[in-house]
This record gives sequence, structure tokens and C-alpha cells, in this order.
Amino acid sequence: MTGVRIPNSATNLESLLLSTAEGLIADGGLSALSLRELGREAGVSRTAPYHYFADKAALVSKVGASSFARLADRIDAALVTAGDLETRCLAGLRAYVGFALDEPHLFRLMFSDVLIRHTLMHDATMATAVAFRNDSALRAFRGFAEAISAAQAAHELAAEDPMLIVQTLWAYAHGVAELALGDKITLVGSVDDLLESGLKALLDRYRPAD
Amino acid sequence: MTGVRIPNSATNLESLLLSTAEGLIADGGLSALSLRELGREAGVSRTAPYHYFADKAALVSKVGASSFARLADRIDAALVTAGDLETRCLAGLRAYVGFALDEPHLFRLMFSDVLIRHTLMHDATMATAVAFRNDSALRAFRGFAEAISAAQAAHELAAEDPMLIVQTLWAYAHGVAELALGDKITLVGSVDDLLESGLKALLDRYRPAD
DNA sequence: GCCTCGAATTTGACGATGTCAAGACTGGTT
DNA sequence: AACCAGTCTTGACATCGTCAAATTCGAGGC
Repeated sequence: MTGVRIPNSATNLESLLLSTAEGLIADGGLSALSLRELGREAGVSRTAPYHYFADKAALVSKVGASSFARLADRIDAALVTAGDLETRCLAGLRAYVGFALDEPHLFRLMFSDVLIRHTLMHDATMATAVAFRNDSALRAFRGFAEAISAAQAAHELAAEDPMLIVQTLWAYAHGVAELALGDKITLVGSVDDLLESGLKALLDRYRPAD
Repeated sequence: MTGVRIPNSATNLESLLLSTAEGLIADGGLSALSLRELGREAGVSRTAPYHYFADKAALVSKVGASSFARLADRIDAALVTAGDLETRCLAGLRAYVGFALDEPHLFRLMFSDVLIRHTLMHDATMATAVAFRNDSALRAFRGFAEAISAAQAAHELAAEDPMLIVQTLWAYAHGVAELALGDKITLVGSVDDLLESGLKALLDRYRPAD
């Protein structure tokens, strides 16, 4: 029996495989993804993925990129909330940490060395590696940069490279996410309090003397 | 030929295996560690490690704990430098990020989900999991807590739960480390500047009104 | 000195995995 | 009808984690 291809339907096998792989990693972590299991789950043969992804690393890399894109969407959605700079930034950072808590395995994957290494080696030049970062990761923070630029134009924030401020906020949010992921019990306060007080402190530093 | 056991000498095979495993992970990442390769490298047979470590996960877990201990040592050493609170904290955070940059693979391992999951599942109770965190990870920041408590006693810092401040600093340093690891080029300023300005901002928040 | 016992280590074996090479099916073109 | 390129499957191989059985080895009693 050759087996009927089920809901493969119109769309590519590629996207089916990609989303299946994402699902496998989402519950179970990276170690839960095997190409054979992926084939099984998707109703195709074990080596079918090789027609779309050169490598397991390539597949994982694409899953990572897709996760970054989803993170970016979530942040963008959060950033459009009404309010002043601090309110909006807090919403954005909450989205960041929220994604990490909702999808711990994907979040971990995004910053695992498998991803970085593959991106660096396979995309050949360092320039494209940076481009990857810009497209996938930094895009998640473009909204922040715009919000900050706007605040600077309104003289609510000192004139500084907006990206520097973005990096500062990003670093802080990332650390909070990691701490929260590690084991929530040890945290003294709530994740949200930690996020809010830190954000306030970091933003205050860039307030104009006025 | 049974082969002469080389420099196993007096010390346990266990510590030899542990340090060899650490070395394998340090260059090459977690995926570069296989029990068979470990045996080869250590001059013993493939299943020899099973007498000391129940699992590959158990072995990796111990490597992680050992890495946390080394991180803690490095931070402690940095914290004893002379100077005011900010100077000392900056030295400590630099040590944190420095470790991450020097040992990216070990650093990643320490926060990978394999480590967390194994600790949670194998050490049976949640209590011991927390104990692990306290012993290995939080120990790295005990020095910070002490420095902060001292500053509070001297009224240089507002009375707050010192651990909350420690968490704030930790989160920030961790995020900076991650950003720096990802790909150093994109960073707007130097890692050190980022660290310093962020620390200043976060500490200022807890300065007494005075 | 030999023997025994228990721990430390090895060898054998099994299922699972990533990956490559070769084959088979498919639809559309000439 | 013959061909063809794209898509997928089957077969095969080395490697891996792990368990069970076998082996080596060193110390203590006779």
C-alpha cells in the first residue's frame, strides 16, 4: 500500500514538515526531534525531509527562524497598545518574556549554539549571518527602536543611538526570561514586578535633564 | 594488548571522565560529547562511564554543576576587588559575561533545558531541585548579595530584599552575555559599556532618597 | 602461594538515529 | 509511446545510548 497522502493537499510538504518539526520541538525539546519521527508524524518516509532541508541542522535552523518571526509578531502586536513610552515598552517586554514562558523549548532553541553555528557556517559569509540576525532577531525589536525614536523626537528621551537603548532593554528582558524559565520558585518577586522595575530604571537613565 | 592505563594514576576515573567530558563540550558543544568518544579520549572503554554516571544526562548534569561552580569562583574572585559598590558589582558582572564569552558552550549548557529537566526529574523532589539552584547557580551570586547588604547597612542603598536587587543585576548580565554570544558585531557599543551603563541605571533605582 | 569475593572494566548485542546512494513513482512534454 | 525532471521510498552503513553477560583485577583470609 502506497498510502494516501492525507492533508498534504495543496500546500507544500515543506511547510507541513516545518510545522510538524516545530510542534515536536515545542513539546519535548530539541532532542524530541528526529528526522524519522518527523517523517512518521507527517505521514511520509524518513528521508523525505532531505528533499527540502539539506541537513537536520538546516531544518532546525529554519524552525528557529520561524520562531523568531513569531516572537517578532507577538512583540509588534503588544507594542501598538496605547499609552506612554514606558507602558508600551513594558507591554513589549512582557510579550518577550511571555513567549519564552509559553514556548520554553522553542525559546531555548533560538539561542542554542546549534542555531548560531549553523547559521554562521552554512550561510557562508559573515555578512549574511548578520543579515539573519537583522531579519529574524532584530526585527523583533524594530518596533522598540521606533517607539524610542518617537519618544526622542518628543524630547521624552535623551538623544542617543536608539539601538543602544533597545539592546539594553532586550538584554534585560532576555535575562528575566531566562531566570523565569530556570525555575520560577526561586524568584523573589513576580516576573512582572521584576520586569517593570528594571524597565523603569533603564529608561530613567536616558531621560533628558530637562 | 590490554593497554597500560596512562595517567589515571592515583585519582579516580570519575574525575578524569568528568574533566574530559567538560573538555569535549567546551570545544564542540554538547553534540560533540558521546559516551563512546569520551571513553576513547579517556583511554577506557565505551561503557566505563556507566559505573560513575547512571546516564548521559547525569554526566551532562554534573558537567553543568561543575561549570556553575567555576563561574561562582570567578565571580567571587572578581568581587573582592577594592572600590565602592558599583565598582565591585561591575567587576562581578564582567566576570559573569567574561565566563560566557570564554566558555560559550559550557555557558549555553548551563542554561539548556537538558540540564534543567534532568535536575528536576532525577533529583526526585522539587526541594532538591531548588537546592541545586541554590548551591550551584545562586552561590555564584551570594557575593553580590553580601556586597549589597553591606551597602544597605552603610545607607548607600535603600532597604530592599537584597536578592531582588541581585536578580535584577543577574538578569541584566545574563542578557548582555547572551547578546554578546549571539554575534558580537551587531552590538552598537562595546559589551563593557553596555554592562556599565545598565548597572549604573539599575543600581541608581535603589539608591536612598537622601 | 593459592583462592575467593566483590568491585571495576570490557565485550557483545539491540534498537534508534543521521545520512547517502540507488531505485521507483508521478505528472506533464514532445 | 517515450522521455524527463521532480518527488518520494527503500536499502545500507556508521554511529550512538544502553543493557546484560563476561572478564579482569586487587585485596584479604586460608
